[in-house]
Amino acid sequence: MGRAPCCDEKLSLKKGPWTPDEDQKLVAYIQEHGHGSWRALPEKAGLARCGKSCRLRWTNYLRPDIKRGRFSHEEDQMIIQLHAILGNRWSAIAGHLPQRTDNEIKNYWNTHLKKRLAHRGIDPVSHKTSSAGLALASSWRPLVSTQLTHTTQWDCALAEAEARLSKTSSIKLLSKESDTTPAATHPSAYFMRSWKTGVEDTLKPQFGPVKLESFSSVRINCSTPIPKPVSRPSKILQDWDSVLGPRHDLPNPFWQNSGALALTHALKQFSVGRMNSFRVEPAAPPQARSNSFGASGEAMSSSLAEIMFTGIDHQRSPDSTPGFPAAAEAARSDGFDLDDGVAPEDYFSPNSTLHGPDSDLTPSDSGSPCGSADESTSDYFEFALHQQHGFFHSFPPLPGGADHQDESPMSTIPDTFWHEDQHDSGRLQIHNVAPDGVVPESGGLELIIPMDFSTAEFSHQFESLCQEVEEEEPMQQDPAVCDNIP
DNA sequence: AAATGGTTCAACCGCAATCAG
DNA sequence: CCTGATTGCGGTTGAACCATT
Repeated sequence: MGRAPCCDEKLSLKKGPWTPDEDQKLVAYIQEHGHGSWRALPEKAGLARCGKSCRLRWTNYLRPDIKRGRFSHEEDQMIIQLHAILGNRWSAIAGHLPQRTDNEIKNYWNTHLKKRLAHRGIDPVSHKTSSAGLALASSWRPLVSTQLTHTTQWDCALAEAEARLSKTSSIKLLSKESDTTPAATHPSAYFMRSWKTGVEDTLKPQFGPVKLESFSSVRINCSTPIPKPVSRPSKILQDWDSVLGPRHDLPNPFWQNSGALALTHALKQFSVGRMNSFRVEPAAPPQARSNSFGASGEAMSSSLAEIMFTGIDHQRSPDSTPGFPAAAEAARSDGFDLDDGVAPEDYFSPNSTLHGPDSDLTPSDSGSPCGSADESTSDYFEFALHQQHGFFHSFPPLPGGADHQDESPMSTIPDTFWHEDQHDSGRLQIHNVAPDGVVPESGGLELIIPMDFSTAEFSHQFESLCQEVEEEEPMQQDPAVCDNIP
């Protein structure tokens, strides 16, 4: 047995525009009693309206916390950015502009912003930039990024996460069959695509299939032998910087900011070194990191650097780097020397000149796409890696029950290494794998990239999403990406 | 001044998810 | 657990307003 009908259609309820008297009655009633049941409200308030109409009038017009009047420039940009990601999910968009109603935003979009975008040569539906509008858009987009506060960007990232996880739109990423899976729309998928264009396509390592591991990660199985190490990581990184560097030629700002560079380093390590485990985490603010590592805010502690590089430098032969000729040749031509006097930690020092204008550990200018100099932003990345003679290991048990391998020498790292606030952050894991669990001396790499929007880093990808849409079709056709999707 | 066309936006409609009896 | 009310949401409508002819 259900409830009584909401509105008795036999009653002649008024429709159409509300009169000031009706408004006054509604406001007075709600201010005194709250709205309670909308169905019961009209009768109690003396209104010949249906409850639905009352609710709409209140939520869209009479509510006291509604900001009316012209939209600010910041609100304009916010709506445009959110719409690029959320589409016509007006209520979700309105959630990021608390004083605006979804109805108002929807109307504003349809009457103003849509036309403005079209005038700039941007398709208001797909947010693709036409060639005619490219110049206009390029001069406009940076403005968007720099004018949004960091908090806003973070909120945007959350909105994006929400959108990615729920959207079943036409966005097609890594899988022909997974168009509507959350994984296909997860930021890690974007990362992978960026990586493929930023690293893989540039340096031509022979990576194998890419498959979607879960909604929150992407897995790469590298079928080719793991390149043998050629040099100490710091040297290699230095060389590879000159090869890869910040990818200002790529539309995705992800590769142009410090965090991207840090991840690029990660992939360099992954490619060049024969390390078995690798971890990149957006670092906590200096204060927090100081607590967890006992190190200074910007620079990695020497003990951590020791963890990173011990066992690598002294096991490497500079002879072969199949798949990475540029780096190998660079290392050779530079007369690689194990005792070149470059301490590992120096490489990561914000004052180091070893790696050029690398801002890995240095706060960026506020004008950069990666945001402000706020110490809490993602400008800080830290690395930790470990080499164990070419055998498999994964990460030590993480607080909170992440997967682990007891045999991991990483488990010898003090518990304080794993800061409680960090294990939920985006992280990147690389380790050897084998189907039977026995990992060969070479071959079989597994790259798992679980990432979430807890990191401000991904908010910096936000702005690039529109442009990335234009890259989706080529990615979709990439056999290396598509052919091995289950 | 009237007609016409375009714009704005409050309000409505219908659908789907959620909730309550 | 089922049924139907309630709520929330996005799409659409249409009256009011404005600009142009």
